[in-house]
Formats: sequence, C-alpha cells, structure tokens
Amino acid sequence: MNTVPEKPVLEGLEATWSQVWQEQGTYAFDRTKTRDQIYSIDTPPPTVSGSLHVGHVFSYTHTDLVARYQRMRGKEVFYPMGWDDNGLPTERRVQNFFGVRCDPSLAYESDYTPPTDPDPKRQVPVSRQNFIELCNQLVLEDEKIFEKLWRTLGLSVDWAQTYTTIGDESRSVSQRAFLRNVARGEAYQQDAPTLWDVTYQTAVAQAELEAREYPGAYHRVAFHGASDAVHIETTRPELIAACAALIAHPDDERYQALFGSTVRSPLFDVEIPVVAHPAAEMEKGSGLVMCCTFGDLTDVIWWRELQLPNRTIIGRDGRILPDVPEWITSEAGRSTYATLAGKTTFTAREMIVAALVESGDLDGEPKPTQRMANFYERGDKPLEIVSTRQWYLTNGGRDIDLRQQLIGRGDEINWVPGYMQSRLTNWIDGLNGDWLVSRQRFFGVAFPVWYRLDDAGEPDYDEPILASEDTLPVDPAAQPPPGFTESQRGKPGGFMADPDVLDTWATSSLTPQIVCGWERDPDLFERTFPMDVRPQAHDIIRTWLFSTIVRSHLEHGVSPWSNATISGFVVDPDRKKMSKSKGNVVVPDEILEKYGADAVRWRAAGVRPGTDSPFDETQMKVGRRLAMKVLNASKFVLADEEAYGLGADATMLDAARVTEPLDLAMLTALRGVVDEATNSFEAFDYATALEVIEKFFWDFCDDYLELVKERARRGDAGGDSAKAAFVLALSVQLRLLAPFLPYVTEEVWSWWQEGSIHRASWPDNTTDLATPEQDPRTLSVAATVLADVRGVKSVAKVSQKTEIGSLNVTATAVELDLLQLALDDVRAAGRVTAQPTLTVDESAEGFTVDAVPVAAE
RNA sequence: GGGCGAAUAGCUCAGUUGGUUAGAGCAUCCGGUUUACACCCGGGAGGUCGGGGGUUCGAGUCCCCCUUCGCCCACCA
Repeated sequence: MNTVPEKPVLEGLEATWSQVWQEQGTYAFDRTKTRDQIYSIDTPPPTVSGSLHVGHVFSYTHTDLVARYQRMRGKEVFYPMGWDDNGLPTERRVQNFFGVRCDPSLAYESDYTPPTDPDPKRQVPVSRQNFIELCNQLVLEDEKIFEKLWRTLGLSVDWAQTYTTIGDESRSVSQRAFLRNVARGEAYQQDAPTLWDVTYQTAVAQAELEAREYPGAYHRVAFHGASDAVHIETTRPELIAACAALIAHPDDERYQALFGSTVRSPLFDVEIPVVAHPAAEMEKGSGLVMCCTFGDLTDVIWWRELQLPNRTIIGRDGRILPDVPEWITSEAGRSTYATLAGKTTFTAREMIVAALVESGDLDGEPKPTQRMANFYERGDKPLEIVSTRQWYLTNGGRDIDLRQQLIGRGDEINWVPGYMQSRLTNWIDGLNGDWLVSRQRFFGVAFPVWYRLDDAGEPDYDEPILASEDTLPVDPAAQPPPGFTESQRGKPGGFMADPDVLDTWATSSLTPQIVCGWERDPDLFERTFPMDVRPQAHDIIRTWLFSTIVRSHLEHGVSPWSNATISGFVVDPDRKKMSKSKGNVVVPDEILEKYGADAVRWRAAGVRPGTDSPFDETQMKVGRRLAMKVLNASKFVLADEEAYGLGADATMLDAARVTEPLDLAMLTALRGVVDEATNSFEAFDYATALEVIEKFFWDFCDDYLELVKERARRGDAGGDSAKAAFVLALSVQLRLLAPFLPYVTEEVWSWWQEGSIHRASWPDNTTDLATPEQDPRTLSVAATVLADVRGVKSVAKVSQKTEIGSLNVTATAVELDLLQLALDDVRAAGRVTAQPTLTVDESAEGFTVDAVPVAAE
C-alpha cells in the first residue's frame, strides 16, 4: 500500500513540503500546554535591512535542529521569528534606496512619493513622519524575502508568531520597560560628556565602540611658563583652544617645580594650570599632557576628578563652534579662533599647525604614528566627546553590587560552549559606566517622555512628564502629554517631546518580553517565560545577550533563559570574516538552489557550537548524497517487488517478527545509536548526534542491507525477519534524521506512514526497538569478512559479482561462532559458492580471509 | 597589555575520565555499467598528533615553558 515514486528526486521537495507544513500548521504552537511541556526559544531577529548570508543560514539551522528534536521529544515548541527593522541600518538603507534624508523641521506630506530616480549623493529632505513611513514600507518588502528564505531552509518556526522590533507590540514593551526603569530609578538623565559620532550626529554607547587603527602625528608644542617653555606632545593640536590643564604624573621629577603653577597656551594665550595626576604616564611623549575638554576618555576622568572647567570647542557636527569662547581673552587669540570657527577638526588641525609653525611654538616636524581610536561600529570618523543630556540605564557599570548580580545571572545559564561565558563576565567587569540608551535618530522607539516649557520656552528636564502605561505605545512627537493639548506644543508654558529614540538594543534586549507577551498576554507569559534557550552568535554577547540579562534582572529578577547556545561564523576559505565590503559573502539562495535545503542543513549541522567554519562548497555535495541515499534506500525497502524493492510496509513494524541473529544484532546496534544521539542532543551537541546517526546509516546501507537483501526476498521466516528489521530500522533512522533532513525524511515518511514525521515521536528503545539483545559484533564480524571478500575481488580487479570458489576464514573460536550465525548471509552477499572452511586460531587478531575468485569467463 | 580558543592526513574535522597498530569525510590513486542508488559501488595510499621539557609501566590526551594562528576586550597625550 506504499506510494513510492519510480524515480525519487530531491528537486521540488522544499516547495512541496513547506507548503504542506504551512497548510497543515505542522509547527503551530499549541498554547494550551503548560510551562513544563513547552520549549521556548528566543530567536534572534535578523536585521532586515542587511542581507542574509550563509552564516545566518547555518546558525538558524542549529537552532532549528534543537527545536525539531525537542518537538519530537514531545515538547510543544514555542519558536517565534522576529525581524529587527528598528534603527540606523534601516534608516541608512531607506536613505540609499529612496534617495531621501530625514529633516525633522519639515512638515508631513500626506501623499508623498519618493524620487523616481534616487541619487544617494543628493538626498531629498523629508519630514520625520514621511521618513518613518518609508522605513515601514521598505521593511515589509525585506521581511517577505527573509521569510521565504527561512521557509525554504525548512525552519520549523510558527509563522503566526512573528514580531518586528519597530512594531506596536515591541514599542509598547520597550516603552513600558523604560517607564518601569524610570520609576525604580534605574533609568535617569544626565548632562555629561558622551561619545559622539559626528556623521550620524548621535551619542553612542560603550557596547557600540570599535577601536580601530587611525593615522595621526605627534606634534611637539610649546606652552609658555614664567621663564621657560614647556613642551607637550599631542595628536590633536586643534584642541589647544580647549585645553583646561597640563598634567603630569605626581612622581615625575621633571615637572615637580611646575605643579601648582600656570603656563600660557600658544596662539590663544590662555592661562593653564599644571597639575599632577597618577593617570598621566611618564613614558608617553614628554610626560606632560594637554587635557582638553574633550579629546579622549582620559580627559573626561581628569576633568571630573580635577574639577577642571568645561571648554568645549567642537560641536555636534564635528566642526569648531562658531562663537569665540569667553575664556580666550587676548586679541590675537580671539582672532586666531575666529579663523577656525566652523571648520572641521581636520581643517582646523592643518590651520593650527601652520599657525604654530609661524609662531615658532611647534618643535620639530610632526611625527607620523598609527594609533588606536574609538569609532562607532557603523561610522567612519573617530568619535568626538561632547557634553549632552542623555538617558542612561543602570547596568552595573557604576554599581559593584549590581555588577556582581549580573555576573551571577550568567552563572545560572548553561552556556554552550561553556567557555563563551567568560566573554560576558569579562565584559561586565570592564564596564566603565551605565548604559547610554538615548540616540539622536528618527527610526526607533521614542522615549515616552515630554518636558514642560517654562515661560521663556526653556524645557524643564528635571521633571519629565511620563506617559502612562495604558497609553502605550505613544509617539510624543505626535501626541500631547496628559493634561496638555497639541496646540501647546513648543509654546512657552506648553511642552516639548523628548526628541530622541531609544537605542535599538534597548528594545532588542526585551525580545523575551516581546515574544512571551509580557503584560499583554499574561497567560502566554506564564507558559513561556523564562525561556529555555537563547541562540545567538558570539559577536553580540556584550550587546544583545548582556542587555537582555540586564532587563530581565531589573524587571523580573530572573535570568531570561536557562540555556545560551552560541554559534560561530561561517568564514571565507581564508578564514576571514564575511562582509559585504570584502565581497566574500556567499549568498544563501544560490547554494540552496544548487544543493537543496537538506544538504545545506547537513553541512550546517557539522559545525559545532561556538566554532567558526570556513565555507567549503564541496562539502554540500556530501549532504546531498546523504539525502539521495535516504531516498534510494527507502525506496528499496518500501517499493513493490515489480519495482525491484522488497515490498515491506508499515504492517511489518513488529519487533516480534525479527528472529535472525544478524537482524537482531543490527537493531541492538541501532539502540546504541538512539542512546548516543539522544544524549548528544540533550547537550545541544547536534554535530555528534548527526555523526553517529549518519555513520550507522551508511553502514546499514553498505553492509547490513547488502548482507540481507537476498534473504529478504525469500518468502520464509528468514525473509520475514529481514523485512521486519528493515522497516523497524528505517522508521527509527528516518526519525533520527528528521531534524537534519526535514524534507527528504518527510517525503519518505509520506510513502508509508500517516501524518508528518516532524510530529512523530523521537525513537524510543523500549517501544520502537523492543527486540531481544544480540551481540552487535554479529553484524560487525559479518561486515568485516564481507569487506575482505570484496577486497580480494578489488585487488584481483574483477567485478564484485564474481563468484568466490574457495573461502577460508581464520579467527578465534568466539569470533567464528558469531560469524557462523550470519554465514549464509555473508555467502550470499559475497557470492561465495563454495562451502567455506573456518579455522580456529586463538592467537589470531581479527580475521584472516583467504578467498579465491572464480576466474572470469 | 588582559581574557578566551585553536594547532592531529593535502583540506575540513572526530578523538570521552591517560590504555594495544591515532579515526572519518572530502580530495587523490586503483578497480567495478552491481535489478535500491553512476546524484552509484568496492578497494588502496596518505599522519614522528606545532616545538621542548616533565609526571607515568604507558601521553594526541595530564602539568610547565615556548611558537604560530583566530576571536573578544583595553590601548587617542
């Protein structure tokens, strides 16, 4: 009654079965199950404005392997998918795609259409609301493409459970969590020096920094003391006007006399104190350093600890501020500054150097150097430090107790692989401040905050007006705060909206709350949170993983998941990280098209958690071959005899029908495989599970199947035993392979079984393989002797069909006894026509096979 | 500079708490049109386990030192 195709193929399985799964809701989540019956997964939302590459395909496959295993184990898998469409990557993509840029001062145009021939170089300004609409529009397109790819890959997510990080639910959760942080004093505003990207004109957080090599030059510059000149060395001479002090180490002999005195700056003639501070390094430069507000993070420390004045000269656009500062009083100084006003730091530097040369204050030539500078990870200019009002969230960076608690949350999580935990611990230990969560951007979750304007129209930041939770999500730029009307916006005595948006991580850090329905669906939340597993890549441990722990700790006092599985990258053959700019990205669509989803998944499953793997296309063929083998071996067992199959079917799934020792030995060995695969999966070691399953399957095909195929065609008890063993083994192996090869196993399952294999139960030795124990060596000795017989034919360069006219096997009595149990099958498979002789030799190590092929012709 | 990994066949990787002769796949070579499978099958060759010490009856495995590579963090005078 089986329906086996005459010539089974892999082509088209993805289209056929992904549609069936969708129609039948194969992976739909049943929310009537209780927490202990549910396995919940905190899937990473891919950035939709980017493109998916094979690295994504691999790591998402890793999660799907675990999801499918847990589902077959009887767990109801809560496996949502999110799209990260919030934030700067989307803004940038919209700018390039439509050729527009956001100008918040413009008014909304209701029937706006973007330029027909976008020119990224000449971006058309549009209002904030229009810009956001374009973002939403483009993101929808991208998400469709992503979903299609994931469906083709065979991810068993419940497509009814999707979210976007800019969607209403996410915005509500993000704003709600923020309001609670404010209420508990965990979120606060501060007007302080912050790292600032002049290109994007936004503050950035420590977690978004990237230190990069940057060319510069040391300039040895004279400051003027009472009698002599003293020299400092700087790579940023344009900041001389912002100098607040000269600093040397307290033990530095050279400057003891200067401490407590003042010098005058070159060009600007400002009086500058010389002070001691232990953070100054004697070996660097002249040992005397110019502290400017602000050139680097050390300057911020000095400014704070030495209580120096704030002498900011760089604006948010990275240009020298237009107004001549009041601390420059000399005529010459003021006019020098005036020439710099409005210039970029780069231009200003050249002008200052020229002026220093002219005044004789530059000692020698600038010495070129490569130094490390902090960059925003998406930016291409070094960060400046500017004083701005920003929102912060406590993360242990300024609180040793909280820090220890957060490290402790890491201890509660089972890390796969374990050594990845040190990345989190190291990061937390190295925090130097709280989490800066405000960004001066447009496409993001708005702060649910307004400020009163006083009679002069100045905002009162000390008492922000907070949205109430039942109004979320709110857009303060479009909605007035409670107790005000829209007409009061921007008016003295009225209000203004907080102009900023939350850091994207401030929303992404809440993915467990978003997907589990925190405060939206308490019943669902109860059944899914804390979650079972967070799968993610190692590069975002300091951001996504850490920030999620922070939010869960602050809001719920628990760790958000019990497991964190960390995947590595797929790197190019030279072990370089794939990136668009290097042009070494492998596009997944092509590879899926060429080899099929099962083959790609097979390859992904071979990569262990946490390890980077070089992309090697030749490996894909091996997975494809396995999938093909599953089709052919299954066809052989299940096809009718007219189609040269064995005609076995589901009615033969009966352990009691297996009687032959060789068949029982094979099934005994298979029980060991089930145990090993199960144990491996429990430890998230899908790679080892696949290895043992696959090894067994190939041996099953090459040895067992060959040994038994002739007997299986017989109508007697031996044939019956073989066929029962075949269907039992096939049923078990298909289910073992199902997480890895969901398409081909489903296809084969449909030939002879009801329902989806992916809702079938994971093999169980006591129910599926309840056959008597038989020494598995019965199979291995038979296979060994068969291999030797094949070897003889191979060396003789004759066909494997050639008959063996004489066979003698020498081995220990125990081994020969085992061989005897399967000797008829060995003879059939090896075409041994002569009666074999067995010679006992207790000193023998293994088998010695003397076989003589009958001469051809 | 701090931390974490890695180094085993030409390539990609396995090698459990130390235990005979170190494994697999790919590539390569030699054979085979075999009634499940040429998208195939069979067989062979290929490694002083990065280097040096040490512990041990015994080390790829444990300890110390060194070398090389990768990643994370720090490093703007």
